[in-house]
Amino acid sequence: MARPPLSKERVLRAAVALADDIGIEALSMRKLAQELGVVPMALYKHVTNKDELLDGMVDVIMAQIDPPAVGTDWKSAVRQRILSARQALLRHRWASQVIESRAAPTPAVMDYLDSMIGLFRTGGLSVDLTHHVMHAMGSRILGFSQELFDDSGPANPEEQAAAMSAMAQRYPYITEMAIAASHTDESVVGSGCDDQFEFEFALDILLDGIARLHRAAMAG
Amino acid sequence: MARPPLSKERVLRAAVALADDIGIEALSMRKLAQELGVVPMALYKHVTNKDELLDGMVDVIMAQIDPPAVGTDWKSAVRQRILSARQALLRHRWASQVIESRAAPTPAVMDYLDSMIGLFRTGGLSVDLTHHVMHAMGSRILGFSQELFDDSGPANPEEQAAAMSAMAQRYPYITEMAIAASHTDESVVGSGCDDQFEFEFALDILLDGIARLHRAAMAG
DNA sequence: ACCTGAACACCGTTCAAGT
DNA sequence: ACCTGAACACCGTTCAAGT
Repeated sequence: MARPPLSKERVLRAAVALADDIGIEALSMRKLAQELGVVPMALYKHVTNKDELLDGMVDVIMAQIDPPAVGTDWKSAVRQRILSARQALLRHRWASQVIESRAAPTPAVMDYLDSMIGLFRTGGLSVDLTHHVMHAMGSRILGFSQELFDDSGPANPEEQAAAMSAMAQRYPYITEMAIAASHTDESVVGSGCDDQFEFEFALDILLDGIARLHRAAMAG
Repeated sequence: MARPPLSKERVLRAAVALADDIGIEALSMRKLAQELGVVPMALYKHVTNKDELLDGMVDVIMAQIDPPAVGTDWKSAVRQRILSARQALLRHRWASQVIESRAAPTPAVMDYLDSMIGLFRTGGLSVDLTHHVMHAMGSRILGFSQELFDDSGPANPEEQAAAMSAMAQRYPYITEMAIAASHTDESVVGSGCDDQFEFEFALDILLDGIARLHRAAMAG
């Protein structure tokens, strides 16, 4: 019966499996501990609290998404990657909900968004168009809503500058887009994007596409 | 200090206000009771449990959506209605999450979907195209995911027939679409729609729209 | 130093005792 | 018949007592 020693990885894998089994709303620290044959407090050696557990579970799921294809046009690369993400999220139906419920996006989610933006940018799309497109993707296409950024924290300027350059290192495309958006926008405060505009942009792509298909159906 | 007597409506309005204030995850029956100056068990006279409270809160929000415009083309009518729904959901940021978390869509949500489908159908779009379009709307555009139907319950045939005709009375457009989808589909079981197809349909409208805008930007 | 049982401050909801 | 306090079966997490 001697179980392998507890590790963060084993805790996270068990949590993912348990959430698949009993649903995310029924997942509790106590039940997870029981599943691992361990006293509840033992979990706190590997995750500082339940929020960190949920973050870790998200990262397990994100790791299942295939890396972007190389040597294809942007459209197929984006298409493949999104369909791969979809498979990962379908395997764990609670995943989208948990991703959206996190206070801040996890690094793995940031990586996914950054590399997705990178596919459009290296494909030649402008920063602005890419920005709109990322919004337009919406939660159904991207697998989760991209309204993940808090942009509320008014930390001191030094901290902010340090955070920004760390950010630029790690997530170059997200940073590029954030800078472009904040320059474009009149208001200096806030996330620097006009969400109403973004919403209507997505809506109109869809409505125009639908109208086009409708006309084609009438003509055919 | 004499508060007006408790009623379902007053309970629901207080719950909506409290959720706006403290967030949906912090909303509890006990806190809601305290807010209303009432013992926790008093709430159970007006809602049978917390799930029914959440359903009721959803209906309060749905009631804030403007009815469809009359005498305009389908495209503007759809556009206006969606933007109105967006305003209602933005006023209560927890609303989308709660709508998606419900086991079954509430009648008010069904009404919204049915009248949205009605706008496309009376605008002349085919049942099939309308079906794809509703899927394509995605949660960002529609305000919440439309994957709301359980389609698991294999009730007895009589019950099912009775449920179907009640459904057709109340939600004519939803019913029409459901019937068309189940005829089109090879597999008789299940919801009768190929979700992978629907996902790719939405994805391709978006990608084609993006490619078109990109070409226009290059040419201009 | 590490581990863990008991305890604390919460939940939603049942149930029996009070009016 | 109605109302409600206490109780039950849960939570996540703190903390002090045990090794």
